[in-house]
Amino acid sequence: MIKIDQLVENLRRDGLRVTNARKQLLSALLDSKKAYTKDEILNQLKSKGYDPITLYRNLNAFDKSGILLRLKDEDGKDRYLLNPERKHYHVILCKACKQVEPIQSCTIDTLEEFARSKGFKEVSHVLELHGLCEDCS
Amino acid sequence: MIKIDQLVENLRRDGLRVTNARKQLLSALLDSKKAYTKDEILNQLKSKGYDPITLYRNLNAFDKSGILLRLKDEDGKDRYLLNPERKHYHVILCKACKQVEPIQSCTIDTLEEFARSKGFKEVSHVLELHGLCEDCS
DNA sequence: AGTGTTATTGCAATAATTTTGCATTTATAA
DNA sequence: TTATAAATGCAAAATTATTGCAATAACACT
Repeated sequence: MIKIDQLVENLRRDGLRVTNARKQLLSALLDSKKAYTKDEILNQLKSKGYDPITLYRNLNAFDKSGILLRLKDEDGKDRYLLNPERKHYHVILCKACKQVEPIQSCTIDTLEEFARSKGFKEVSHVLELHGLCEDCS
Repeated sequence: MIKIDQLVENLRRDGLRVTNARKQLLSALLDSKKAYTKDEILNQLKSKGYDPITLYRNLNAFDKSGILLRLKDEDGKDRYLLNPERKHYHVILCKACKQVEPIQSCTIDTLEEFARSKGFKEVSHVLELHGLCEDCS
């Protein structure tokens, strides 16, 4: 169980200030197994008068520092997910409910099989390596 | 070596009409090892009076049909790449020159190693599985 | 605790991008 | 060759991302 205090500690470690807006954002994402879009998060927070631009900036800041993951949903929308352990970026995303399941390391050939063993259907995947090629480095 | 005729054949197979605009787009992407953004493609084509909206719609149509791949660059921009073989989606993208290197199947643990063996530095990766979870299917 | 420094917020305004509507043109099948 | 349905190209609308800046709040240092 991840506690808000841990996350706040992560902020500090990254030189980010612990503000109300940020604690609210972290709380909104806490304990959820789903990956939310910016709008979904805003809906959850706007009753408290949360400013959309602040959300936009904090999502970017958190993504940059690695506090959260930015998943690319198939519809092109970004979905955000807390990443308290700063683990590698291996997840299964449900196309419908946007629930997320973490993946431990295993072979690519068995990855989709693993997803199916978790009860997932219509499984597909995206793998991208990013780096600097020989000429550019 | 991929020929334009092959690609045109792919269009037909997907029930897409073979128009001038589409042949020009395919030619622009042909024989390139790089993944281009929409704007880069447009720059290449606009001397011929290519319409940006047509480009937008054809990139979407081609992506949907699987004729090309849409890579998510780290800066958030989409980059497009011909995918004539309709292979699975395993590539290495150079952060600087946007050159793309295809990957054959191998274990995840050795993927980054593979990229390095190709001369890539500062290698990172993104792996996402998409599917329908048990509750949703 | 009080204070100076600097990041962050919240508002408005701007910029960039994506998406739609529609008349015209073009590809394709009969 | 003609009917039809899809695609184009233009403009316009809708959405989304980004910036500027004054006010505020967090934090390091007395």
